[in-house]
Amino acid sequence: MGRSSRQQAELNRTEIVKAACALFRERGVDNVSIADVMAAAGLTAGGFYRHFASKEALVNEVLSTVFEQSSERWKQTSETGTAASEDGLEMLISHYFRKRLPAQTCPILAFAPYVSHHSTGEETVDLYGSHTEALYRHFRQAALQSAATGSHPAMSEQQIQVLFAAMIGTAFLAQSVDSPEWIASLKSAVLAQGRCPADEGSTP
Amino acid sequence: MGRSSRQQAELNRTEIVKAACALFRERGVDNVSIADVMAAAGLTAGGFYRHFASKEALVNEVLSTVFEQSSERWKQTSETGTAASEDGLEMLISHYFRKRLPAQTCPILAFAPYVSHHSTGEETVDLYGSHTEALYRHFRQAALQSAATGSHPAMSEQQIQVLFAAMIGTAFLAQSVDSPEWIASLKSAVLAQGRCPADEGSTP
DNA sequence: TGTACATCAGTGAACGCGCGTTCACTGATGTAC
DNA sequence: TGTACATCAGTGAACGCGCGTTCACTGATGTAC
Repeated sequence: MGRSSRQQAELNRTEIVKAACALFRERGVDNVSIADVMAAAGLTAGGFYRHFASKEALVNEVLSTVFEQSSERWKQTSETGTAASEDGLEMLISHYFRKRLPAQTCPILAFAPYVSHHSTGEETVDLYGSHTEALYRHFRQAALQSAATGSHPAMSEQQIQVLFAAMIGTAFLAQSVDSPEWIASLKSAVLAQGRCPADEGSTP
Repeated sequence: MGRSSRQQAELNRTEIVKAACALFRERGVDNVSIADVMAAAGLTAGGFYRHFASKEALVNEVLSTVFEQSSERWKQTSETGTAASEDGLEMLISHYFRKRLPAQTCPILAFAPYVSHHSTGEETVDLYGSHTEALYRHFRQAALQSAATGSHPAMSEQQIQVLFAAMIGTAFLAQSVDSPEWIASLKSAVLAQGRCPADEGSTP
């Protein structure tokens, strides 16, 4: 096989990013090799460096891509809910807790192990942090919108922050703890708290 | 250097576990080699297998050790608080959020990346899960005790679960997101919610 | 207690493996005339 | 439009490295008499 056309090369590059998005979310950056990514894109390892300077460069591009996708998804989920006079925040949370394919793991969770032992100031760390905060702002926006349209009781900034941290924390535990009952119970607690923040809830 | 005495060998074994506890918490299991652990214990790599069958065997022993330590710590922190007519739950949370040496990273966070891509049923996964649930039960116990002694407003099971998930989620984000203001704000929200669950909080 | 021998904790080099990256090469694509 | 040449996307083997693990070896320790 000889040289591909520029058009084909660009398609291939897109395929590489797409494959990497899925694989990185599924297995984590450190458990996916360049050869894995290239094979998933239908190519061989050596050609990788015609498209990216290093694995880290790919990671950075993938980070932006998947966080952008999640951001869009969060926004649409909550806005769709609000538009239909339903609770946008509740929809966001229950959508976040839905059963996902491994390739759809939340990027906040999927990329944390890769990011967390890098030193401050690296581009990857900055990207991860700013995109994670952006997701929080969408969450907050959903909470405020839902309250403003009356489909949801008002929540304080504090309650919004706690609920966001609880949602992430629950999903984090769901990834590592193999106790379906406990996880289900945590999820439903977070959902219920999201539905009715001041409620004392039931004591089963 | 020839053979060590059995007594010395046992001391060495203890040193290996101790070194591994610190290093695994600090850098994560996958970023620490057997040679790293042995060097930190003042030994060389080859001798490792006189003490452990594999790296995984060491991980399992370390898991039990550090979770046992954390468990004890959680219990004491909340019980000490309760005994002094203070809010044991609040003390537990603020102790959890304290500045820590890297070698004291919460095991729930430190071992998650190692555990999360292993298949169900492996001993390591079971250990991690059961110990994590055990820590939750201590948290819950602290909440109930504090309420019973009147130093804390009553909390529903749901609120306890959400607060626990929020505490873990916040610590998780603190590890990866380099935004001190946001993290501090999340921590204080969780702490405030722990102090006074039904409070609407301030909107800064 | 003293001696001869077996044991085995610890050493450090080596093995096999997978990884990120490099490189000489191929041949279709792009370009210049 | 056709031809000659340069370019460069993709290949697949190789490199260097670090890892978990193995192994022949050393010599102090433990044991048997």
